[in-house]
Amino acid sequence: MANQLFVEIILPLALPGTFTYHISEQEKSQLQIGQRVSVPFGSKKLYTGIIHSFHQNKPELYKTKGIDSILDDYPLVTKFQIQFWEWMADYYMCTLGDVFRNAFPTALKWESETFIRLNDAINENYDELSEDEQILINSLGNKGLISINEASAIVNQKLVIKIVKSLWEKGWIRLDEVLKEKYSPKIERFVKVISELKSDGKKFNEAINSLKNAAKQREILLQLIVEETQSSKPIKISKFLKSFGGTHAVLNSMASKGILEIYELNTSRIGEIDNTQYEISSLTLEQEKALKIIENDFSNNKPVLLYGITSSGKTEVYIKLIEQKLKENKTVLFLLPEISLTSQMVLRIRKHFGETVGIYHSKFNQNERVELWEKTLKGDYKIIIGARSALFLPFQKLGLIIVDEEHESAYKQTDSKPFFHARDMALVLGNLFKLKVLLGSATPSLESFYNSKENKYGYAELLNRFGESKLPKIELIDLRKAMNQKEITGDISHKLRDEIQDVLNEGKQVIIFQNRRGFAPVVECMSCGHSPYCPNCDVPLTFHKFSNQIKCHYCGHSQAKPSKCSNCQSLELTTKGIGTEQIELQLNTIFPKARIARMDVDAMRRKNAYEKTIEAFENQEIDILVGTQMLAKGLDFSNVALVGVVRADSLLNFPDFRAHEKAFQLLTQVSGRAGRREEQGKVLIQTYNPDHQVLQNVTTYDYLKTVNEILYERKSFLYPPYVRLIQLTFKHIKKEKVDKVSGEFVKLMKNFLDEKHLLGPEEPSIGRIRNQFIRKVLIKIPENQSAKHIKQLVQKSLDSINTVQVYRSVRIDVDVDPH
DNA sequence: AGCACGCCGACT
DNA sequence: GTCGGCGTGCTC
Repeated sequence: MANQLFVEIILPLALPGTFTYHISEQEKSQLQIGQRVSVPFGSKKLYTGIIHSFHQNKPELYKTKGIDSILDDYPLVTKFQIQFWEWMADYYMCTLGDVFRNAFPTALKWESETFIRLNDAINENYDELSEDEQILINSLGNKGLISINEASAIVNQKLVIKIVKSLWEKGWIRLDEVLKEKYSPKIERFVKVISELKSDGKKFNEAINSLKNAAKQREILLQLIVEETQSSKPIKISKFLKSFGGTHAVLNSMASKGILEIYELNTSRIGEIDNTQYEISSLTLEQEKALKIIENDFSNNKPVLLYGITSSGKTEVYIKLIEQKLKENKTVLFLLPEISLTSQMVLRIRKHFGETVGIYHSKFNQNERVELWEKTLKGDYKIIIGARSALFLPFQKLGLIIVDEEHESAYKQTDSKPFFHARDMALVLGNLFKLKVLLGSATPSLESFYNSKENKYGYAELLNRFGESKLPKIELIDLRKAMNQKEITGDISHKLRDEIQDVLNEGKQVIIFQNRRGFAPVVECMSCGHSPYCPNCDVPLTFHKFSNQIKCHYCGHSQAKPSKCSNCQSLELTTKGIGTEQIELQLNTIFPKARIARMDVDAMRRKNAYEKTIEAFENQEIDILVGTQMLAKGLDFSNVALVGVVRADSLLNFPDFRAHEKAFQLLTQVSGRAGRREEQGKVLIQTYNPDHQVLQNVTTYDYLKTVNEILYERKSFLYPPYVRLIQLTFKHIKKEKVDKVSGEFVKLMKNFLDEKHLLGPEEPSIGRIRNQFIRKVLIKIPENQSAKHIKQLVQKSLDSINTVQVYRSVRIDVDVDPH
């Protein structure tokens, strides 16, 4: 008898390794590595897995099961991807299943608990369905929503997945989106002249004649024709009416006469409609030089860091490099932090390269993700622009990865495993598959800067601003002095106030940055000093004046603002500290005539609020925009003459070894929002520490000095890039347990590490979140030891802790290279 | 990670 | 008496 055949399958589970299933000769002939199968696992559950490998070694410790069905007749995952996943699981100390779960689109990972429903608009032919398919469709019609598990009770159990898949592909059913769509595409109304009017002179004359008693309509028609010939951009109704005058009623009446057409568009697709090409101007000498350096280092297989200050023309260099790769018939991945995906840069690249560009957002729904996955697999795109998750697409012939804004912490995944850093993984892909990698930033991360200094990466720079534009002037305002001299009202110094007034008088706009939302961080009793705390977390609740609530920013708990102190019943409650809401209010009092808006997560919760606010600000319907981090990034406003930072100190005093680096980056970025065109903008930073070195360096734009100072600190105190870190987080509802287990872990690790390299267990500044007590342990991998070895020791210690029953319920997260 | 099983407390 | 809390063990 022939040897039995087995496959190793990757399942989306937090369990180590792959899982062994037996297959028949016939199944074997239909299977390839990377192919999708559904398999039974555990009591009754079906999972979607990926074929990892084939072998003939019968496992001795357990009985194998057979596979349920083969979902596709070709692999959806490439061998390169599997290799990459394994590398990641190993590096980030998680399971292959954790990586798979994150790297593969949810809509392609069907499980017993996946819910299906009828598609709303069905125009397919019911009679062409198989009997089983019809049965399933009928019961879906009755029940509306059922799980695949339930479906297996209705139709032939062995075939469920096949039937569901077939119906899905034919468009009869859709998978229920478990994650509710947060994003609804922004629809806008546009207008265009009926095309015959423009091509047919006779028709045109008829139309003009028919409007002889309607002067305004005639005017509008002519103006629209002018605008349409000037640019092929769709004409936004709101914008047109605003600049030209007229009302919706006029347009509607013209539309009903058959002169105009009013239509709607999803604005995220405008770039696709607009087929005017973005042509890059020829490179400046500096750009040429940078390009040469990059090419040279690429040919030596080195990644390159491109340091280019704001408006220095990084985009042009990127485009040149992309063009070169396309000529070699290679594809390109362009990574951006999520927030920048709507930026000018994306639009330009999209315009320059047209249809061959695919864009990958976290806002895309599951169907769109599947589409992008499949198109990438087929090689339909030459360029993919995306956020960190785009790293996982099944690329064909990838030749270059560009990581723009490489210093952004948004590249680090922090919400679910694997806790990877997309910039680092881009470099890993580069290394594994011999790709070129370019990192770009106006404020490179210390790691990247250090690596280029150490010659691990190449280094190119763009230090001149494009055209005439000047860097904004940055000044510090000493808050202590302002306080002493009574030159401050609330939190706005008179200097800042006066400058805002000047800018408003000139009809320019202002951005005010305050890195804390809400009205005031703390409500405090004036007689006993007590503050209300979150019942689930160890943080004081933040007061939100607008809703008159106190909220927890960690777990979302909210309650009405108490009228008296819960401790001493005193009615005298006060608020301390400042948030965006309060700044907004203060500005309203100082500038009663100014139009002021606020941009933070609270104000942006409403649908499309973000887009609306941005647009209103762009259209200069807002004079002063107050906000948090949110408005520091990726936005270009041409009319902003002044940026104010209410209090820089909170940025500097963060309990985090990256605080100074981040403060410099953030303030530099915020400053970049001021005066991006011909006029020089101004930035005013209020602070209690005007002598702080980081703030001083911000005013002089001295990136290199800052970096060298911070590198010195990092070296002295043993932090990256001089050592690598592993952070362990222990969580449990019982304090004694986290203490016990984290203490036990440290005890074990003390056998291998001295106290300089093993910190904790420590209670973090917020010691409890969502009712879970938290302890942290930080491991600094000694320079003379391999990271791999230390990770093995960590794993060994964790395994040994896991052998003790009562310890197992403590949740332990391992974060390699924490941020 | 799920999920089942099994053991204890607090409810109709 | 049962519902449901979570500790424990197992999954190819």
